[in-house]
Amino acid sequence: MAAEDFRPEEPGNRAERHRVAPVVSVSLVDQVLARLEPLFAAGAFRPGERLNEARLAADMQISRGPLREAARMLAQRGWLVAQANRGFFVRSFDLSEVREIYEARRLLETIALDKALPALLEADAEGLRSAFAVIEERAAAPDDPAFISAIMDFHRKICALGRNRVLLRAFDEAAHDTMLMIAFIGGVKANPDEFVRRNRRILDHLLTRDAEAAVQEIGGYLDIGLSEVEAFIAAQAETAAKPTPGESAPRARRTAPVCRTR
Amino acid sequence: MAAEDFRPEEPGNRAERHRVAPVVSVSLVDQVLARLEPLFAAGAFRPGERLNEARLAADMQISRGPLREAARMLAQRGWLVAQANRGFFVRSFDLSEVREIYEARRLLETIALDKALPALLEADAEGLRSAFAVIEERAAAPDDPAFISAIMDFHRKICALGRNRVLLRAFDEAAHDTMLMIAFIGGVKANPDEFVRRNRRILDHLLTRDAEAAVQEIGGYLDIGLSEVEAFIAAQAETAAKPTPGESAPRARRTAPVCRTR
DNA sequence: GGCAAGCAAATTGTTGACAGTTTACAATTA
DNA sequence: TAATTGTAAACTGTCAACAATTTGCTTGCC
Repeated sequence: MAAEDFRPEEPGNRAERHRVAPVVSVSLVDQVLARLEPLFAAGAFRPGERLNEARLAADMQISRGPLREAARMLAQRGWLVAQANRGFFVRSFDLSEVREIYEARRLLETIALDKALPALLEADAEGLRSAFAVIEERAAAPDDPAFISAIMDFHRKICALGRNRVLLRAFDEAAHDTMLMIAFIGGVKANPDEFVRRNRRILDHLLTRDAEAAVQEIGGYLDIGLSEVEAFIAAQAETAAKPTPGESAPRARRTAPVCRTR
Repeated sequence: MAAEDFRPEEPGNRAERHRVAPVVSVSLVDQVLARLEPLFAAGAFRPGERLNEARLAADMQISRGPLREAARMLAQRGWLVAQANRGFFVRSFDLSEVREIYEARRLLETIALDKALPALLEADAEGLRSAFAVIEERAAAPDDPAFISAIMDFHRKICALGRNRVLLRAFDEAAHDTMLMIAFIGGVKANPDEFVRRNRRILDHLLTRDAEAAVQEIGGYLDIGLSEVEAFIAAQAETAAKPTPGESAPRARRTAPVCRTR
């Protein structure tokens, strides 16, 4: 091997060809959020439940400071409700809120469609196709929250067509609220294939630039979820008078410790 | 005075006639938020500015814990941006974001109008009238942030007609963003009477249930603000190459201490 | 038995201190 | 002079302890 092979390179060259990925240090707050979100999606928290700072922090093996900061963020996001001197409680939904959430999702997607569909770019169309493909994949395990999550991602892409971050953010909130509601009611009971079929029809209408048909189909898709949640809440309101025995029994839920970065 | 006057009253009676307002203990986090918001509205923070936790906490005479929790909430709200190991920075707006915010405001108000105006209740009409009256009052001091705030409240009432909390929340975010932008550019330069006139026309159209005209007028009103912000950002981008001398000089801003409740 | 007062335990609110990282600047080298 | 390295100050991230409040239970009273 010739000695020249090891001569120093000209400055600035290596940095461009072999750029090293930055070392990231994730704060405990971010780690707590990243752990809490799947817990919410999996239904680990019941609506109205108070979350015990000391116990959660002990389970995650961190102090209460970062946990409280994360809780404040979730409160601002609407998942938790803060009560003075009583801590954070998991939010709950009444019938009117549920309807408003679904109405908002419908309107936000409609706005985005009306604005963007006439001039849909091929890149966007491809994004929609691949997002729908993920739905089809995950339909194999429809009870996994990842299935609902894939559907939400597909509709998020629809809303993102409108290229308006304020409205997309509103959609995100409504979508997260929806996932929380679904977690509360213990998952969607409807036939998963029905969801896949309807969303395929939505995709088809989008690809043929038929905004009106797409909006119609989106409304139909949303009505399935809405009526299911409505039915659950109505049934719950009925049995509210005669509470199920054992309901108040404290569940022994444990949270795995947060993995420290240092 | 007859002795009977001092006989114990039947229970529940006094409570109804002389109900004493509850003693509330406001957490430091809430107090910090209540203090920071007007500071933002008054332009005390510049876009991109880092907020110094230790100094802010010392000024308010509290520890950094509650301050950080409040900062997390403002970050979730979008006013601050958190950077790992570097703290919280005041958000800034680029041209595309400004346009999206104004577009969102227009669309959200339009949606609410289309839904609610055909069956506008008299109570709602009265609320709109009184909200507009506040605008007229505050027009006497158009440089006070309270003037802009009154206009925002009027438009918030319009959006609230839609009776959809998800969309109203999105409006609130957009409105707060707008106030932040206006604070950044140092207040609105346009003729305040123009704002009053245009909003009076909006009110008139609402009261006559003319949704189309109201939407048209709202668009016109928003365009005034938008073009002003656009012009400012464009001008700023031009002078970005030759930064104003003294721009980086640290300003000695002080924050009055938070009033403790105990 | 019902009810209020009074405690003790549990829980949240707040703080000050320390550890780790970033930033600014001086010293050094090519 | 310009780039790089070393170093100290400033600042953020996290923690553990303390203060204040709430909650649950027990006691005593009518």
